[in-house]
Amino acid sequence: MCAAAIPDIIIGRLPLYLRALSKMATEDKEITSSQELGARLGISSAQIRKDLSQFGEFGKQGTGYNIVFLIDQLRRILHVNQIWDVALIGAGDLGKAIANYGGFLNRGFQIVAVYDNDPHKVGQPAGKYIVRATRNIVDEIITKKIRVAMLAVPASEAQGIADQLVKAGIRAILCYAPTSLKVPEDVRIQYIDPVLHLQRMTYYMP
Amino acid sequence: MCAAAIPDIIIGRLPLYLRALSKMATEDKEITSSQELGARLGISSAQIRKDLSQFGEFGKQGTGYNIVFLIDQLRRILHVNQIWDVALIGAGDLGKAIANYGGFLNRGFQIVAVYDNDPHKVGQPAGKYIVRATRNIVDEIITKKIRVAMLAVPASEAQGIADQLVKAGIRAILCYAPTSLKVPEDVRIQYIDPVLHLQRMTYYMP
DNA sequence: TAGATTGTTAATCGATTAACAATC
DNA sequence: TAGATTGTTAATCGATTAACAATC
Repeated sequence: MCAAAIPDIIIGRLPLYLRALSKMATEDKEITSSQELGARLGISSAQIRKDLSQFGEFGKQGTGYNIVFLIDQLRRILHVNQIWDVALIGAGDLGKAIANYGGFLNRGFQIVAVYDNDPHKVGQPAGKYIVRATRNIVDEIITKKIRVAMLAVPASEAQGIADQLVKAGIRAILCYAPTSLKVPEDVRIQYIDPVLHLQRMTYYMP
Repeated sequence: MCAAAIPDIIIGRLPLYLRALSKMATEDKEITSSQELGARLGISSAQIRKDLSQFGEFGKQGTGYNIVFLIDQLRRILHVNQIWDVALIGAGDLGKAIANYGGFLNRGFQIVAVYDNDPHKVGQPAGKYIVRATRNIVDEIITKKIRVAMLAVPASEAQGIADQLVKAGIRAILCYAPTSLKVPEDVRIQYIDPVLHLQRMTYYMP
């Protein structure tokens, strides 16, 4: 006997709630309501209450939600009440920008190694990291017990690297390459392709 | 009397189809089927046929879809059978990476101006562009008739810039800042926040 | 108490899938 | 013709919303 799995579409909204609540916390707000949170995000208050109620009773009738408490709960639910080590593959312009980005740590992630297969880049700095040779990536990821990876390599190389990541025990891949990858179904994958978003918007523009 | 609007969730898949078909074209394939396309994307063949049938009858029974023809149709539907001028705001690491990215042009977009409000950056190169002062952005976007913008500035500045973009007649904003923005409902907005994707995956990881 | 907001139920709404006639 | 695949219908499935009792 096991509880029904929570729909992934709900899971997808929780990080959004967490982000908005974290911003409220920086504004020194203590309490919020499903209505206020929904207004900020463009989501109905009913949906927010329904989503949160999947995981517990976090609010108080007549009052709303304590922001710090709800942040703690969401971080726990999303498993970002810890810092995940992340491998970054690709030290081109985008890879370097990612390596330099300061917004990962306080949201649960830290890059611990940067890889590239270009001999001109290996050994050179990328942000505060020294670029390592992709050749050794499987062994190194296994040794370091890294389970999350970001892939910022050309589309033509992405599948080959992804195969190695899977072999190395990576369980979650964030792919910046504009291509669809095949990974085992027990490995999570998410994609970022800015052009998909742009094209989705130009459809509506005459 | 007007035809029912096509659901946005369908519009969101069309760029994905276009991307996969374009890849097939580079592989010198001429024909594909809803089944093959679906297998590549992890989408059911029924859904692909249903989605496409919203816009016309693009396939042949017994045969499938001509790839080049279907690419043409999708480009027409998504309005990327033209090149859209894009303004990029933010010339930090990420902005520079975006400015240098070579993958926009053959998918319907070209950056025509890069802005930053840091005096140390204004006048300096970002890729093949010279960074311009954000101070003048409204007039310049109006003059250049730009209607699409990418926003790669810190979250704290994003809303202020977005307000100016709206004033300048921008109709579509791709926001890389990790924050939710308020824009009029006739302005399209899409977000890219890598941490949202990472947190969505760690939920499933013990 | 009066006012406000939650958590939850039931109803509505919309999206996906299965199946198959049409037809290449 | 035989085999294959589309376009479409109807059925299923799942997500969202409206509404309200509970209660702070």
